[in-house]
Amino acid sequence: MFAESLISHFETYLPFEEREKKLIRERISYRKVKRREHLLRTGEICRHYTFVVKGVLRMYGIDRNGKDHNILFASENEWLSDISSFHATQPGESNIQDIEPTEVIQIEQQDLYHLYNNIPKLDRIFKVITEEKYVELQNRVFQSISSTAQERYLYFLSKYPSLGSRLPNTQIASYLGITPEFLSMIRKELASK
Amino acid sequence: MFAESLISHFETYLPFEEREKKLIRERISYRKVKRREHLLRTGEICRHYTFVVKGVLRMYGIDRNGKDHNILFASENEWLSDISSFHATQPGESNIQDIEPTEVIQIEQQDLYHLYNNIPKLDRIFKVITEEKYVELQNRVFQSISSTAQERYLYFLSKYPSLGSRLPNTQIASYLGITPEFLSMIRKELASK
DNA sequence: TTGATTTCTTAAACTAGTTTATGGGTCAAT
DNA sequence: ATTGACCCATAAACTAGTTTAAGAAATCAA
Repeated sequence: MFAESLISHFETYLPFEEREKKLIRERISYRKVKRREHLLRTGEICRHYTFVVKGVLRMYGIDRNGKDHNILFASENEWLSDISSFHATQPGESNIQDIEPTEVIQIEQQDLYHLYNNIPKLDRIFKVITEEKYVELQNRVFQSISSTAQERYLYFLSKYPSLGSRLPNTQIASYLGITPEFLSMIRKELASK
Repeated sequence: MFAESLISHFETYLPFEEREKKLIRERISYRKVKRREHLLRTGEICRHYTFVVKGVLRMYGIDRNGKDHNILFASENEWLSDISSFHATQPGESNIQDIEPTEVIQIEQQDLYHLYNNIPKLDRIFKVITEEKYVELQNRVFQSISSTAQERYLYFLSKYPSLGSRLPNTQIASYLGITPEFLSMIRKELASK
């Protein structure tokens, strides 16, 4: 059953009792997402915490010129949400879009809060998950202020080797904060070595 | 007593009982930090979660050319730690240095874990704090891939108005990922408007 | 399996940001 | 008062990354 991939994800952090697993199964939903389908758009309230069972999603923002910029990718066993919109129940700026055909598990706000209140260890697990994600982002910020585009690209490849081949280069360029043309130059230069 | 600034910080999230406050007071320590003093250097294990009572600290990384780059500033009522080094009890890359004369409260790893186990709501509070910090960082990542240096500077000023005047421009330039010279040009251009 | 759309590449002209160097101002410590 | 360390500004030469445009290659829908 689909819920098991989520539960085994949780159990990489702490063991769960059957009673707790049952509570979780009651509060989550499963969804298939088509290529290029949006789960969230600018101005909408983010109603879910989304867990990727299979596939890849991207979260992106849109600048004042209408261009979009990839903030992050989420693939297998990763969580994704516009956290501030989700908790505030207020419209947010973020967009979430499918890249490959994807399967996700979603939890709505009230259900997640219910789970937090009935399974205290979930507070700890999400604390740890968020800390892990925070560290990743902090490394990325450090890179963005200290490294060239080529170094950022190599770091991306080393950190997410599978994404390097799964994603179109335009998506990677957007994530790195450079143009697809410049990424093309970088790749050419790296290939010639 | 110094502990009260920390406890009232926690109570902006959830109320605490006297028993819990007592547990907290027993597990924290107070420290005055001199201007330019280091709390952490590259290669050391980060032994504390640090809470700023008064003053400003910076966390920075050092690139392969030996230049340092400010990852973040922490001022009054903010937490600061090399999270991955702290939890793994392993040497990390980060440096933490004082900018102004500063007063901090610190918690060691074993004490923090003891508090987490005896005051479950602390798991929730640190989950929320980390989510808030995560959102801030995510906004900064979006800015770094979508905005010019001038826009990033204006955003920094709007977000941290007091830091704009408290910090030397060299520190701000390092945070923005530009040279002090270029920041100087930006400021000149903004002043002429 | 063909036409249509998306993706990737190349190259030239351009712009944002860096580097290096030089000089002036401020502040704390003699 | 004077030194030295630090901070800020200016300017010229330079480098990293963008823009525009055009064509080739890959992928997708019908």
